[in-house]
Amino acid sequence: MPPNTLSPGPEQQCPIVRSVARVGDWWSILILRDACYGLSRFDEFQKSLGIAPTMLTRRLAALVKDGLLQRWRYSERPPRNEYVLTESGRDFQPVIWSLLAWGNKHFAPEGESVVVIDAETGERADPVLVDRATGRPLARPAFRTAAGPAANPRIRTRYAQKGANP
Amino acid sequence: MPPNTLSPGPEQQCPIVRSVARVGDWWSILILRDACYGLSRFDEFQKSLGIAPTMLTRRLAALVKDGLLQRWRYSERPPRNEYVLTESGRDFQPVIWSLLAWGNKHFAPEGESVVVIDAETGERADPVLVDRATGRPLARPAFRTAAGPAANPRIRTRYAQKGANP
DNA sequence: CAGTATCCTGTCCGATACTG
DNA sequence: CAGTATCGGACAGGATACTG
Repeated sequence: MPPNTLSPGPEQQCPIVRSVARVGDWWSILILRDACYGLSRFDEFQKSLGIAPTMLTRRLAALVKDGLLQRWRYSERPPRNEYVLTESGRDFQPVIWSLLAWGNKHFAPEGESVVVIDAETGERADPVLVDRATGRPLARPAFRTAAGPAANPRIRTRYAQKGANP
Repeated sequence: MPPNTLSPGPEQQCPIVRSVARVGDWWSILILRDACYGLSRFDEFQKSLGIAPTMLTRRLAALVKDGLLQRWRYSERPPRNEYVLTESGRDFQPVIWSLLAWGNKHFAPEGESVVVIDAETGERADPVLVDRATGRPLARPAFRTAAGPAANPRIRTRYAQKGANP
């Protein structure tokens, strides 16, 4: 992570930067992937990821600190914790599935090894990002990114030049 | 990036791992964000990101090598390149917007500074991931991740234990 | 302007060893 | 089993200087 990208203060930042600041590394995304799947115990993550225990401790602590996972002590003696998704952690699932769809489309020449299915029927789902109100697929050039109501001058300038709207 | 996670060979991997292998770092995601917005020249990226030129060279080269950006020489003397999105690069836009929506929802207490809008009307869009065929929002527990047709034994085992479907 | 070359520092990350 | 402590190497990433 570039050290000075977040300074001076997160309130000046683009929401993508804020997101990436929390999950902008390999391990965090993969841990969240596994947590979304249902893993919660230290050794489950370790086995699934092949991660060094020391690194797993660090990344879990970071995810807990950022509020994506919650540490839950389910046994006092011996001390046992599990790491469960918070609301913001669960809301990361669409990002995971977007990454999944993107990987399946472009980096899986031999076919799809992991898919999203309807949990009832088992039928394949095809993830697509749409506008909630109209159901129209979000894609350029019909849609674009723009400064929002809470944009600071820096953000406003960044998104001002190209085809600004009233 | 964990060095041994990709070995031995990408054909054994989960599609999320393949995706993250290409964009699993800060700078790549931010460069793609800017490229999706329309930036294409070296100094545009540099100014926008505040990235060191040497690092920008490295990341651009990696993105070109992975086929997300294409280097396009638009002037011979002086030599000038621009970096434009390939099809797979353009298809990364939904991931960006998913990250945007997630950041706006959870890490923007003061309001949304960047939003997706209809390029024609300027109206705000609310990104949500749905199933293309039915339009149903993709969320657990109605939907879940499962092994796909091209799954190898390792993947199949991983997704076998919890509530497998026929 | 659009980069490349070189150097240096921080830290990511794994290996190993240890504890309740 | 569920971690913590410590060490060391590799590399991410910034600073500076240089080139066409």
